[in-house]
Amino acid sequence: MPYVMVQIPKTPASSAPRSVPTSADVARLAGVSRATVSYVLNNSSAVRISEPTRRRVHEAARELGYVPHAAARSLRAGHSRTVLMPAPGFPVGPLYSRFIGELQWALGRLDYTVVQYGTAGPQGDDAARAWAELRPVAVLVPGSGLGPQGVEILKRSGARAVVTLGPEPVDGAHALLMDHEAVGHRAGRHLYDRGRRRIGVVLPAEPGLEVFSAPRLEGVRRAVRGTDATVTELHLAYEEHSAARLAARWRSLGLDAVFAYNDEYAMLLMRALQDEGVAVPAETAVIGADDLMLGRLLRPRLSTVHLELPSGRELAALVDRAVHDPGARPERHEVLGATVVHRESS
Amino acid sequence: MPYVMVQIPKTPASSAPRSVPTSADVARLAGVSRATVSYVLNNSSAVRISEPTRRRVHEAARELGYVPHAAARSLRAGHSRTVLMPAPGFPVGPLYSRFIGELQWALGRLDYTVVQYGTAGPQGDDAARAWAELRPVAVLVPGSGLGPQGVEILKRSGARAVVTLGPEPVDGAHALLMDHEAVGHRAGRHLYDRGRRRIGVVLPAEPGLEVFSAPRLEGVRRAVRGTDATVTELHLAYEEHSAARLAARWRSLGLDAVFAYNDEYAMLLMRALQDEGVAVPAETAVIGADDLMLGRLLRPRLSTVHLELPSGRELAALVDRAVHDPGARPERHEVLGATVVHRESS
DNA sequence: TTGAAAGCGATACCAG
DNA sequence: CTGGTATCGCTTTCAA
Repeated sequence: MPYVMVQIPKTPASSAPRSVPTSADVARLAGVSRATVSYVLNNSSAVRISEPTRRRVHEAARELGYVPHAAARSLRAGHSRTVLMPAPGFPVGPLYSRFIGELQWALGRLDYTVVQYGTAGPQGDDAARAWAELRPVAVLVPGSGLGPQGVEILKRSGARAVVTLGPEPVDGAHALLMDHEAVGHRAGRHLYDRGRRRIGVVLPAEPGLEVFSAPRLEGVRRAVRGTDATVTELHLAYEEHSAARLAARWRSLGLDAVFAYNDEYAMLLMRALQDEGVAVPAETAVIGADDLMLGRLLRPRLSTVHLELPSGRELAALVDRAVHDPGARPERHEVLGATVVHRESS
Repeated sequence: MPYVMVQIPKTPASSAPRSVPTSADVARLAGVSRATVSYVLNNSSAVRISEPTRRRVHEAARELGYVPHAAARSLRAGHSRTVLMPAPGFPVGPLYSRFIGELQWALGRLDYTVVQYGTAGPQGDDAARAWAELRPVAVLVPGSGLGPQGVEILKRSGARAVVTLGPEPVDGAHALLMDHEAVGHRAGRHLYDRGRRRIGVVLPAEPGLEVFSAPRLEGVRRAVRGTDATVTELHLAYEEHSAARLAARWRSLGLDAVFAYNDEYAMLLMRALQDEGVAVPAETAVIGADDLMLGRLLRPRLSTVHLELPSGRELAALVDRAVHDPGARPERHEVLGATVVHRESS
């Protein structure tokens, strides 16, 4: 005896938070199959659908507020076009901000979706595993938080390109080398050339900045190696108190120059020195880095090391190339142009 | 005649990118079923697995470098713990940077994954649709790019909480109201109270900042409405040239005070005025906003409007509450504390 | 031109 | 305690 199967809806058809519409719902409403819905909504060129059908499908999709499910899509497709980068864990300057923005835009043009993954708990390889769960097609890692292990994890999880953006290359990954050591070297050299011999180097007390400050210090050291000049580490927190304390013992340090990590710390320190009656540059030369606007506005105008970051377009192109040819040898690019801008403070 | 089917690997088994290991691979290697793998790796308490089996599974997972596939997982589960926020499209200041960082950390503590979605192409409702594809459990939207339509799209796609962070509430979404109008009002009021009557208001020429600058201007207007004071719009790009040009015609403007949008524009303008010989505050009072460090370092010290952003923890708690009770009435919170810090420039 | 059906990878029932 | 198996939403052959 034949039974009539009656479809019992799982959720009350009335109102309330109805469940999320799927392509099956669209198909039902349009009176076509799910396949057809897919063809229509993806503008599939492999198959031709009649105009009336197309309209009915679009209509139905709009009516239901249908939005495709990215997870299902990429699960089926076997890949996504997501480029993942960890979100920076500390306040970043305008330089880096602009760089990220450009990059997102450029990758967007190439039809990638950029996602910054919130850096909360995991560190090192655990972080890499967390990123790998999203199966990004490419991963872009600033700083030096990723080791060869992490790269391996990402690649085994299907990442076709891993690009690091930091002081030194990581095995297996493309590297955009930002040679902060060179920044220090330029600054140190500049001060030495201007006749300074007792050089202080500011190291921010704030955590997370060692990645940059340590190589910058080392660069200054190298610049004066084998000369009679000395290098003194100065720890400075980004607060007026800290700067005032440092300035108070300035004369006892006997320094005639200081590389202040960046323009912001330079501004802080310079102000404290001036308040203490230390003449800049006569008594102590000051140089910063990053070439921020504020350096030009200070009096005396702040000498600085101008940094040239890679353009977003270039990086996007590198990523795209790497994605297309995952087997290629890792590229290695020196991307941090560092040049001294000599103004009045040194 | 019987044929022997030979499994031909799609990729050379030698080295090179072998395909991504799945839980089935782990199961095979450990000699158990996929179900068991799932139980073990998720520490499922609903079922007890023998210790030797657990070890074999873990061992196999480690050996293969297995990383679960987030898309498959959330597809099956029917939900994710992703909190999505659009990445800011323009360089953001340290205030906002720190806020984002805190928020990520706080949401991480609550076991959410925060993802900043790269703002490239789509605008308005299209952007909302793009976000909805990821089926985030919550969406956090700064600025005013989201309308009621967008909120509806997100909710229909399963977002249990939509929170806007901007000047005014949006129907259907929780709102963290940042009343930039009040910032302008405080500044305007302060200048008026100090006896100033011809007040200039700087509007950044840079695009994307109107969201903040327009209400700030309006706030100044309201502060002096019904008095004899006047308000003059001043357009200023963040470059020395632009500031110099403005300063050159300063005296012809006949202003005795200026609210400079924020501390950075204030610094730029103040320097230009001083170079032009305009005495601050005697001839023209200057006030900024954001209470950045640099204001304290300028001479005269810069008066400013101190902004108090919501703490990351509070916002995270709001999100969590909203996720647990999606039906609740949208909350509305005033979160931008604005107080004048009077220093020397006004 | 359209539809039926096979999976993508992981999970959670229900049997054994 | 462990193993089949149906299922999530979508794409894509293959047949009709």
